[in-house]
Amino acid sequence: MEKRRNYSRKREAILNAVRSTTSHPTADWIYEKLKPEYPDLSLGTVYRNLAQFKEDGTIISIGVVNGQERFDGNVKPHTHFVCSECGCVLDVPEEFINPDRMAQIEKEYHMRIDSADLLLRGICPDCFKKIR
Amino acid sequence: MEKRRNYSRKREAILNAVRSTTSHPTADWIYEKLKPEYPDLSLGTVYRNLAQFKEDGTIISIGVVNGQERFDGNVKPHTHFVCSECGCVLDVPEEFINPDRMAQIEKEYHMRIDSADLLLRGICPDCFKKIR
DNA sequence: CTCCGTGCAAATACTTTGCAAAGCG
DNA sequence: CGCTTTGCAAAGTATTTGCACGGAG
Repeated sequence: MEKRRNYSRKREAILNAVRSTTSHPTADWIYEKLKPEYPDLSLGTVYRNLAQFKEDGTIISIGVVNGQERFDGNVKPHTHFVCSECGCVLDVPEEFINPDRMAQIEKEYHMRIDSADLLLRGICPDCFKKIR
Repeated sequence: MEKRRNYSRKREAILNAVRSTTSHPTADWIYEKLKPEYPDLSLGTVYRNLAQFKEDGTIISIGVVNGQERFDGNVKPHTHFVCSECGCVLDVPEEFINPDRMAQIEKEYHMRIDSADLLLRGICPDCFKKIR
């Protein structure tokens, strides 16, 4: 049932690009970043490969921020913070969710929980400094 | 600095529509629901008013699910669950976040946290039953 | 040789916006 | 009357897709 997958230099570059940053990039950010080295890269390819990686679980999607989907090469569960001032997305290396509690919920509601993402919103340290 | 706001029957209807359901509706859902009673309602108006309510804090946005933004008239912090099978959005009336812990983080990182939303993903009770 | 991967451009799918007319206070 | 709200349609934006060709196995 699995689809055969050939090697592709561009696909590799896209994955590396996502993994090389903690900025939680958008598809376009990756496209722009790789464009110099791969002048014939197309945005469609970036989208197609990101979708594939997401499906494979190689990367995750943080969700849509200001109309653009943001990705993360760090698959380990962690909390994200979105600044309502500058729109940046930061990692918060804190564990909030209790796995036991989650298992309890699954049983109680007769459902399956695959992931639990905590999203914080507010003013990031940089903007916080500037404002006051 | 506050903007004057006139009364509008349609605005009221839109707010009631969001509040009348726990389905976490999309803009289009609201539009379709009100269309029979307000035949000259326009989708633009729905979008404009939802944006306004969101800004006022009268409603909240759950985020974008499958390309569409979903709203919630229940402003009280609570957890949401998105089914990856049918795309439905459910409420999970559980409190996971510890406010003290949150305050601690704010101080530690020198930032301001305005909201903390937990989003679960998995298979909802209905789909869970059907699948097995 | 047989599929997979890609560029390119066209097509989608939501959402936003400009403008003139209608409505509230 | 002055400012707000709205319908309508056009514009915008991010993302997806069809197709023909180059590339990996």
